[in-house]
Amino acid sequence: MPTIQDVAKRAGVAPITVSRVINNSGYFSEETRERVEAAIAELGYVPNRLARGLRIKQTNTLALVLTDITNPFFTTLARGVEDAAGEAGFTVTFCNTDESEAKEQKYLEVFLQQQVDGILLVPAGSSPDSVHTAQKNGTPVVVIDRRVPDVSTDSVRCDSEAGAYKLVRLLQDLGHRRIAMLGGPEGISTADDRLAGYRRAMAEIGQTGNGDLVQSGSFTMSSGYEMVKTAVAKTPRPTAIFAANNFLAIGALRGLQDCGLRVPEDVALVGFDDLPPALTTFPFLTVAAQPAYDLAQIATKLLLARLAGEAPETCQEIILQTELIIRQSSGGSLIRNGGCDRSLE
Amino acid sequence: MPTIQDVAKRAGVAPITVSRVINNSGYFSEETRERVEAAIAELGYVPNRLARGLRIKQTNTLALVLTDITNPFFTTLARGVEDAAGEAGFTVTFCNTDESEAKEQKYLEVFLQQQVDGILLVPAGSSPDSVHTAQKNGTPVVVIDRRVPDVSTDSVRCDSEAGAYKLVRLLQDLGHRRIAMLGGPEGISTADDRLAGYRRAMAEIGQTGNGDLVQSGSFTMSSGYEMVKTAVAKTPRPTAIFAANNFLAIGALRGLQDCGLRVPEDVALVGFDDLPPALTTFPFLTVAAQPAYDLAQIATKLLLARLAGEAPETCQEIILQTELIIRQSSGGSLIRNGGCDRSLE
DNA sequence: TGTTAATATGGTAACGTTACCATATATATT
DNA sequence: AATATATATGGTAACGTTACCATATTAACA
Repeated sequence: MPTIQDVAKRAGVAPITVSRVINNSGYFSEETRERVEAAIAELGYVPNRLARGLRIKQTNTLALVLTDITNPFFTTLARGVEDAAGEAGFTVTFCNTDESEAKEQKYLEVFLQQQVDGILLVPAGSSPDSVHTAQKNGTPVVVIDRRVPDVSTDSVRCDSEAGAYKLVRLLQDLGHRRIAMLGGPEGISTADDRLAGYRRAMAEIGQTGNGDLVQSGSFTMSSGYEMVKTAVAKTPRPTAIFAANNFLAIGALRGLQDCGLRVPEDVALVGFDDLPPALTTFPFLTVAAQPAYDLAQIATKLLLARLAGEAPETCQEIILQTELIIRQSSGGSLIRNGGCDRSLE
Repeated sequence: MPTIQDVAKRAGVAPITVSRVINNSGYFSEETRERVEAAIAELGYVPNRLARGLRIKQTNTLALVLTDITNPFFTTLARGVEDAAGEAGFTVTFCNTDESEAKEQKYLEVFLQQQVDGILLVPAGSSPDSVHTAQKNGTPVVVIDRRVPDVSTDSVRCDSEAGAYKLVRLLQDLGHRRIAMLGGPEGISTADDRLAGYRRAMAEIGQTGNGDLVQSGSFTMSSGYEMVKTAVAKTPRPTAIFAANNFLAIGALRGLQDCGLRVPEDVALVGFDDLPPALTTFPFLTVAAQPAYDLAQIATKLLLARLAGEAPETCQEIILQTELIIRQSSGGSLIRNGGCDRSLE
């Protein structure tokens, strides 16, 4: 492969002059530019970003660490990150941690070795280790979607507590009193916050000890399936179910079907995280929807601003609100757009 | 940040010895390993992969170029690629081309500059330029999902023609004769092949010139929405619709609902590409499903084998079959698992 | 006209690694 | 005892770029 030296020789200039033309920096004449560009084209020269990065200590690369890109919330997030990064001339490297802190640490180490300029992190657990590791390395981190305790870092997320509260209040307004909670993993802030929102709403109707109504599992369809079966086996049966994320909700839906229970006639069901309209044959689930794409764009732009030294000194903590989307699955008379949700994007 | 020199000094050895310990290559004593590892830990040393890559001409990085990661087919693909790559110690950088060959070229250039070891490419168009560019650079490419004419390259995809043929034959077996085709962009092999499969099936029932039944658009929900409206405005109205991908099918579903047409009672509908069970509240669409995850794993392993010099000299062309999944939307008496599709994965 | 500033270009070294060769000791083989 | 081999370690240069400083020419200004 030709190097900048080869181009320089061919164009009859010094390597540094070729560098100037490529990066459009410093001074060079129009004639020199043409000769250099001709040489580049003739040789099929491709600048080596490793060498460049080694020298200038910047790679124009961001790392995106998330738990599972197949979750449409994270898919949309990834798209938002890549769009914002690409626009700024940055490239995105990603990985799936599957909620494993060990995997997270391993990948993080690799990304630091690769000298990524910044990291967008959806933390797998509640340990601040990953953030500390990156910060010790001098690599800026923006934590997305989840809180991490005991670290000062930029972070962008939704208000899960308020979103959960709104959903449960909706169910209560529809007359439900026995509302079961299918929660996510303890220690994950989104799971904890949604549980807190549930508890706050339940406390308001005088149910403070709702122990037998609350379960926690993992953010998976099978977990939702299992938990919902346990939930509806209780006597008296809950009249409504709150699933703490999209996968849990779909698992719950399957579980209820298997038990011969109709939604919402026999049991009402609400979930967290919407499915993108492009994926839903029938919009049906009442949910608290998080603006995943916006969240990603905001987080990425914050990170890029940080890299450019344009962000405020202090850590930014940006919290977006969820949108309550009422469809059929919650039942009752509050149905607004269930089944008629035909937005094309 | 400490370098290998600093570690060497601290451990009282030469840099090259530290390198040996880190990479577990060559000879070194147990005692040396301990001293080096201690020094690494004390200094918080992080090896610089840019320098390493520059020297050994390998980055353990793959590029994944696809059109839109929000399409669940590509989401699953991305997951499969990352799983296979991660297992082999490779990292994945990705981008969305949005079916633009210009974007594709631009990203490809950047990835080559970054010295990625290999490229997994879902080509945005029918131009072989991207593949040629990479090959001229000496970077192996595996083309996924789509054919590219006039290049010899590894490629892994599904048999779109056969899948489309199966779907249309199904509709015919259900008694349909006027079957409208909502196609993808001309020049994209999957779109062309699905159209070809449609035509082959239609020819078999004596309909060779099915001009007014065929439309082509883009692989988007809005395109499906528009095209289906045009399709059902024809007289006599088609009794069945074949949408060439998942987004088109969902757009078509919305369009039919807006026209007051019921699926499948008034119009039957079939699509290409399934939605993952974790995303579908109601499995409803009859589809030809592509094994996206397997496809990705096969493609990535082929690429890694190629990098390791373990792949056969000649270009590999691997073609998987689609699975016909019959649900409610196709109507008729052949319903096998519509609405009762409760697989948990 | 002399001085300053903008323009244009290049030489040398450095970024942090590892390949290659060299050296030295310890062990095994004939 | 002489030779070959395995083990252990290091010196030097190179990977391909750009920062820094230096130099030379031209244009602008007082």
